[in-house]
Amino acid sequence: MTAAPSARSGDSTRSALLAAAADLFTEHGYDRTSVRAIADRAGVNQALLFRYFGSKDALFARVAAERALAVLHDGPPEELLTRLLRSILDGGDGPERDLFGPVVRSAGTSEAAAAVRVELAGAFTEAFAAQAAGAADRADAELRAELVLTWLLGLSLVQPLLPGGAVGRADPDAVLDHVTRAARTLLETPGLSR
Amino acid sequence: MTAAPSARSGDSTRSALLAAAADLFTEHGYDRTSVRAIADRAGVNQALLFRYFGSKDALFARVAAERALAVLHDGPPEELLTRLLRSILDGGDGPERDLFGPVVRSAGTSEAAAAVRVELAGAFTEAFAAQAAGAADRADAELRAELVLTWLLGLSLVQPLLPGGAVGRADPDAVLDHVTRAARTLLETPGLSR
DNA sequence: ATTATCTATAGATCTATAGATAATGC
DNA sequence: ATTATCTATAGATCTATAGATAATGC
Repeated sequence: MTAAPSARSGDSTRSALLAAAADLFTEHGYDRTSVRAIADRAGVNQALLFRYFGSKDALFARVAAERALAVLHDGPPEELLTRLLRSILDGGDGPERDLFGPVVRSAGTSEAAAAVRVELAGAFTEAFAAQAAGAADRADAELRAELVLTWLLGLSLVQPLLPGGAVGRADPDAVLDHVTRAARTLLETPGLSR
Repeated sequence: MTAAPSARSGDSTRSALLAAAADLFTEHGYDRTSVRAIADRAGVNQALLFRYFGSKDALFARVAAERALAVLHDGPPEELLTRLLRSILDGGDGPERDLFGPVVRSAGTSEAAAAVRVELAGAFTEAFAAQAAGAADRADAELRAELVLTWLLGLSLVQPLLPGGAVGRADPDAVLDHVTRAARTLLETPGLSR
C-alpha cells in the first residue's frame, strides 16, 4: 500500500520511499527493481529518491540492514531463531515479513551491499554462536552459527520461489519444529574429534 | 579459461557459450551478466548466442539445469548430500563447482527460470525424501527433504558472498561433518506428534 | 528565503534482429 | 549451396543530474 505522503513533508517522503523500496527489493531483488518503480509505488517523484538517499545503492543498503538489525535486538537471544523463522515463514506483509528478502534476492556486488552483508552476517553469527553449547572452541562456535544463518537465508531465498513446494504447503509450526530440532543438533552436539 | 573454439564449428561455439555462461551466471547472477560478456568470454560473436540459444533466458535455463541434474544421477543416492556439499564447498573451478550458483544468484522471474527451479527442486526433494526415515508420512518426508535442499541452497548463496566468513575459513571436512550430522537429525528423527 | 518537488534529458547500458560476408561441403 | 560468423543498429530500458517551479516558514 504505502500511501502517498502528506503534501510537502520530507520525512514522509523518505519513509514512503523506504517502505516501497523494502517491498520491491524483497520481491524482485536489486537489479529488477528500478528507481522509477520505487518512486511510483511510494507516490513520489523519482528525483526525490536521489535527493534523499543519494543513489539506488545507498537506499538498498539502508533497507537491507534496517529491519534485519532491528529484529536482532528485539527480544531475548534464545528466541532469535524462532523469531526469524516466523518472519520468514509468515506469509503476511507486516514490516517484519521476509526479513532477509532484500539480501538474498540481490546478488549485486556493490561495495555498499557487500558491506551490509558482512555486517549482518557478523551480527547474526555472533548471536547464534553464543548458543553453540557443543562447540569445541570459538571458531567452531562461529562455524556452527554461520551454518544456522545460512539455513535461514536459504529458507528466505526459496520460500517465495517455490510457493507450491513442501515448505510452502506445510504447517509453519511443523517447519519450525523441524528446523529448530536440527539447529539444536547443530549447535549443541559435540562434533567429530579431529 | 574456455578457450576460443576452433574456427567454424557450431558445436564448439555452442559449448564455449555454455561454459562461459555457466561461469558468469554463477559468479554474477542473471541480471548482472550481459550476453556481450558471455560471448566475449567464449571468444565468440555476440549474435551467435541468439542463433544457438534463442535468448539469454533460454541459455540460462539450460545452464542452470544441466550440471545440477547431471550430479543428481551421478552416484549412489545416499552419497548425494556429500557430493553436493563438496561441490558447494570446493573452491576449485571444475564443471561441478558451485552447482547451484546460477540458480541462487538469479532472482529473476522469467518463466523459463521459474520452470527450471521447480524442476530442480522437485528432483532433489524427491531424492532426499527417499532418505527421510523419521518422517510420519509422505508430505512430512518431502518437507524434511526440501529443508535439506534449502540449506544447501543457502550455503551456495552465502559461500562466495562471505569469503572471509566462518564457513569460508573452516576446514571443509568440519563443515561437512556439521551439516551431515544436523541433516541426519532432520531426516531421521521423529518429529512432534500433533 | 528556504526547502520540497517536478520536468526534461544526458549518457550509458542492454537484448535482439536484419542483412551482409566469409568459410566449408559438394 | 549451405552454414557459421560478423557488422551495424533499432528500440527499450536504466541511473543520475541540472535547473525550473511550487509550496511553506518567517
